[in-house]
Amino acid sequence: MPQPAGQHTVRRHNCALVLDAIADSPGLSRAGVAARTGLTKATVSTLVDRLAAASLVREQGPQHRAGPGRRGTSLSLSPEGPHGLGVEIAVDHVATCLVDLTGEVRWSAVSPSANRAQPAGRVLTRVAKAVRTALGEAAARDVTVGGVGVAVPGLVEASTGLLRRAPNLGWRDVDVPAELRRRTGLEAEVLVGNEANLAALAELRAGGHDGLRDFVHVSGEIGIGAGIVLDGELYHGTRGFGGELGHFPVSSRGPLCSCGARGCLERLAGQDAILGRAGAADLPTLLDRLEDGDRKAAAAVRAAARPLGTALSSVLNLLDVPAVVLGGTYARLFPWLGEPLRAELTGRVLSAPWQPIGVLRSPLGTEAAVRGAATAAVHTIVADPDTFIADGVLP
Amino acid sequence: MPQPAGQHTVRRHNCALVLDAIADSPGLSRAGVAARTGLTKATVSTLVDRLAAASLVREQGPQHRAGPGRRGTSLSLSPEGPHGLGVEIAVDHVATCLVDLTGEVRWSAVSPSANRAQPAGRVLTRVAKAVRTALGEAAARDVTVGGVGVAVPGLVEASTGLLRRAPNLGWRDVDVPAELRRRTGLEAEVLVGNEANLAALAELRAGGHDGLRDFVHVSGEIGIGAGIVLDGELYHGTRGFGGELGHFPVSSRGPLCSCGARGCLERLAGQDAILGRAGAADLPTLLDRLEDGDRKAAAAVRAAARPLGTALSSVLNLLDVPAVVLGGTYARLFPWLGEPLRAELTGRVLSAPWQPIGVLRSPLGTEAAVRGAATAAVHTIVADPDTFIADGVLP
DNA sequence: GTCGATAAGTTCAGTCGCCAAACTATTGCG
DNA sequence: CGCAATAGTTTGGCGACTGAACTTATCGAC
Repeated sequence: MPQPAGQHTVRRHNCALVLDAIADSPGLSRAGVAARTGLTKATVSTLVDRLAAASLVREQGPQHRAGPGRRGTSLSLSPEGPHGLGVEIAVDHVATCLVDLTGEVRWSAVSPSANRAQPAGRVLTRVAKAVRTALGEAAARDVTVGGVGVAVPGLVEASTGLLRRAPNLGWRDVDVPAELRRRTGLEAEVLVGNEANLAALAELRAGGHDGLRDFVHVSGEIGIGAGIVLDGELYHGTRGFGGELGHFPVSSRGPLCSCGARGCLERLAGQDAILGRAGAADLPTLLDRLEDGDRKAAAAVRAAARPLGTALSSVLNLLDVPAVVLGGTYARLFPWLGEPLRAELTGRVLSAPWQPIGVLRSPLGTEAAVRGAATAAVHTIVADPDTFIADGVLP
Repeated sequence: MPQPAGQHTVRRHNCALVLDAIADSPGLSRAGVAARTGLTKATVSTLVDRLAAASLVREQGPQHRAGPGRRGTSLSLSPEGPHGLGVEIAVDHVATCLVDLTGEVRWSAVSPSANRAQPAGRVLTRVAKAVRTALGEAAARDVTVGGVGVAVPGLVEASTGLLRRAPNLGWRDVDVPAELRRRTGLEAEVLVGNEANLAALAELRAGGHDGLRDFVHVSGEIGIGAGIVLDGELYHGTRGFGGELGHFPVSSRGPLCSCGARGCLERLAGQDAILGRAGAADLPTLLDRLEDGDRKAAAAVRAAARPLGTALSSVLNLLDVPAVVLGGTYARLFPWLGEPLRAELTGRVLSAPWQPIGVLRSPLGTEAAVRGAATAAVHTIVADPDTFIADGVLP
């Protein structure tokens, strides 16, 4: 239901506006923020003081600039501010990390853990231990943890936070936040998200694709996961199940898939399909051969570009998104996959003739999902600092 | 760029909130609006007075209710308020209509016009004439025209309002609003949109699908157009080209399409494909045969459900949207198409097992697009009445 | 019929956040 | 040293919402 607005709403909005400006160009002065946001210097001063009191913003020495006039004090997101704690529950490991407000990773850890087909309770106990370690690390650095994000390989229902299905883990209807809170005594917010979606979020905030606010992130791993970013926000659909791309039907008579259909993208352009066609045992082998100029290997990668391009062109036509970011395995295959894919897309996307399509490589490695989870946690603070301050300081 | 907020922002927000509450349940009293929105009675009174002064809201006699206490005055959207003027430029006709704030059609007209492959200028002169007629009609009814919406069969660039491509008209890069304003001396806002997208918008606001805020609207006509509604808003993509579904690749070896690819949805599930497979010359013939229980005709419709289901399941998996609304030709074929399509979708959408998918029939006829255009025009007023009042009354 | 209970709507002082403008502080340059 | 330019603070005022008291209207019971 829509909420009524009052003066507090105004302050909330402007507080976020100011913090966003500072996050966007660190080193800005109060006057600079005022010029950029359209607020007056007086208002900016008040709001910056508030943000600094909550240690979200840090004042640094005076700016360096030529010409006359007093120097402004540089403002930037405080590295001592609240941190985000990211957790990834994967099939074969549990990863954790701490990021500061700027999105910088300040600490991270990975512990191997055979989670496939384990009871959820046992795995979550292990996860809780990893979380406690991370919390200890945060305490040692004397920073508070402002929020926790958990990336899981499955369908997460947005309204409840329930993990509805996780085929690779064999889980159903697990309330990850509640379980985790119960096992750790955690007080901060815990949010859960699909691993591929959170990886896309990491790409948005830390991928370095300057100004790119709309794209589809595709990460080829065992399956094919996708995350859709629209207008600088992760799109996750009515219930949170958005972005499923792996079972896109690209061929009416392809191999049978575990989902029951034929010709799913996953079966035709997934890692296993490429390895199989190239006759390589694993990814390192394939990469070695590609580096050596092996024709068969290159052909196998090019062959994957076709179904991938077919599926992605549909997505691009549907959503009118101007770019695709390739992550996971695809990022490593980028030198061989990028061009064929671009060609495929250019031929199929209706707006391509006058609006070229970006095919970009993800600079983030396999840690994209954890990072996305942690970033999502801090982002709730950065996106609405005033609420965070009001909730965290007064009561 | 994000805008700073001030008191005026608060009023704008709350003004819209109040009007929305009234639009949502006509007959509400000031006290009722207060209870519903969370604002105080005092605030609601002030805002309602403002809205009534601009004749957006009308006071009607006292409410009827049992029990003691003073009766409230019923409030509803004023039918004498500003109207929206909708225009549809189709291949073989130009349609216009006037709708009031409630979305009710108050007047409409269609004039046949062979627009295919005509120079844009000549067609627009004809369109301008139709618009002037509509403006005259509005003047005769003593209502102002608050905005004009134009539906066109092509790709419209959102940032500029330019019609980039209209294959069926043979147009390229036409500035419809400017041309129309020049030919009519119109002062109101003119917005342009893709015909399928606007039809989806009409479905949202006037389709009577109570509370449905997320769906994909598919209208089978000569081509196949789609409109995506997310969270009660039309989604049109980064540049406005979103919702293209006609060239979804559903078969690797289907018939060649004009777009250069093979197996496009349009070729496999479009009206012509169905008619061809049924051996019917036109739609009325097909419908007659279906009514008579003709097996071949029914089989032809069922055959179209497969590719349509394949494409739509991809869309539903990608966007996590819970419902599909069938319009245009598909609405008329609904009794024969609905069930097979539902079955197809239920089998392919990942969340279907625990979240049933709605397959709904559009109650709007071929006039959905004009209506959507007109509705879009009034909606800019209803969505932000305060700005409309400030812009329209003071200067 | 009158009175009390109940609900709708209005009035008014109070609060809060933003704004404009004046003011102080700092720096380079002639 | 004084002036111009820029950063940041102080202050009075304004607009929009709130809460509470007040007025208006209606029913039902005695």
